[in-house]
Amino acid sequence: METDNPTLTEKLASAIADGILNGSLKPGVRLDEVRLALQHGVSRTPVREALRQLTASGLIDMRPRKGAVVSKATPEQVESLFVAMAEMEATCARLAAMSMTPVERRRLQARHETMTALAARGDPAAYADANVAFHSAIYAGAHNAPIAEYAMSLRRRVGPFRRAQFQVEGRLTRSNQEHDAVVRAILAGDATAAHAAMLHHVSLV
Amino acid sequence: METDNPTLTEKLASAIADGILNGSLKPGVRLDEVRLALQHGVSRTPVREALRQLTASGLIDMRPRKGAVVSKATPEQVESLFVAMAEMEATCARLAAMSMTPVERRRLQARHETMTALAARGDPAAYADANVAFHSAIYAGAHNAPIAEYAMSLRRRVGPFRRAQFQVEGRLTRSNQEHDAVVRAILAGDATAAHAAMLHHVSLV
DNA sequence: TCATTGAAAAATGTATGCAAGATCGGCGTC
DNA sequence: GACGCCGATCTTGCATACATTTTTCAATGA
Repeated sequence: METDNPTLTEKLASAIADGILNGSLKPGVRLDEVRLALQHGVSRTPVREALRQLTASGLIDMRPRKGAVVSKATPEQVESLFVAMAEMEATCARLAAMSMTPVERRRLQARHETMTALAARGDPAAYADANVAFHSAIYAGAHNAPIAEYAMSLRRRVGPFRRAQFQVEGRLTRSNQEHDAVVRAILAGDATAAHAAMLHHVSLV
Repeated sequence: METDNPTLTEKLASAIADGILNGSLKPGVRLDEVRLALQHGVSRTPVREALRQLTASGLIDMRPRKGAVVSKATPEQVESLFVAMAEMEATCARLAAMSMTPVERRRLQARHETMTALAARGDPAAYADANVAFHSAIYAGAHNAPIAEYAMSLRRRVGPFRRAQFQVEGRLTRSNQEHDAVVRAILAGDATAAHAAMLHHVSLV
């Protein structure tokens, strides 16, 4: 009857993850099981399972008998996260340069050209959206599920610690120039250059 | 009274993970909740939580209402795992070349020299143990917790699909030679060379 | 013989109850 | 006034019970 194929646990995991990512659940906030249960109108069981799942993904810290809190990182840990993301993005670019299909390469180039137009027009919102898609396309182009997934999960995890970045004047144009270097290296199949260009691009953030 | 600081759920997760890693639970095997519960003398609740946790770590696949199975990978997926591990190891080597402390570098060199002796003596068992420690030292030397943890988790995940590899005649010596290249690059602080050497070393497996 | 169907059996999903730690406030002591 | 001790309360960990779904399997009919 019901079309609730997704399990309660999974819906909860998504809901809580969304809350963390959109900032309504800030790092360090305590995640009380009964509160979450009442709030979502379910029992504690699916809440607990969702929390366990999120724990393994790094979004949440759970300590035995001490409850769960939204992962709160020291500045050093945040720095590590950003470094890790940069390395993963660079690795994806490296792999993409080696294994993207001709179709994927053409699409990447098209995407890039669209973004060049957006940058010229000065549309930060549209550029930000396109930017996510651009990087996702490179993850996919790596043709390696574990690495692509990990890169994506890192990107999500750094979200809460990220400030608005395309606001800075001139950032759009510079970002686009860096993309240009990445795209050229990937299209040329130059793995080393793609790695370096992406690392440079992402390390600035 | 009990000194069971580790929670039942955690002990179960460890036990099941061990079962998978040491081969007694083969890829594709179904993980029946009540069976596991009876087997360990607990109720289904902690079993379910342990399974969820393992799911997020990739060791297990759970599909809603269809139960959990030990992750079974197609040859392509196994290939992806090995590629991913190689890339992560190479990244760790790169970072290690840049950020290892002098003490860590000295220890790495000492470790390597010990292994050279083991290889010369032809002691595969001892070499294999030392090998794990060697790679772990490089993970740690990357000074980046997320990447080190992911590298380690990948190493564990490929375990079930790995054959005994130090049995092949001459593999010990060659492995040690490759290590030598890695160590030299790291000690010299040559990030690019360390990346390349490690990638070459791990890609052969 | 084989496909179909439908009820029984089994497995997963969710809720509730109970026990053991952890947290917090009050109290006494120094 | 500060510190430490002790019990009430709250929270988590686990078990059990119930609900819903999936699977099994045998009976039935073509």
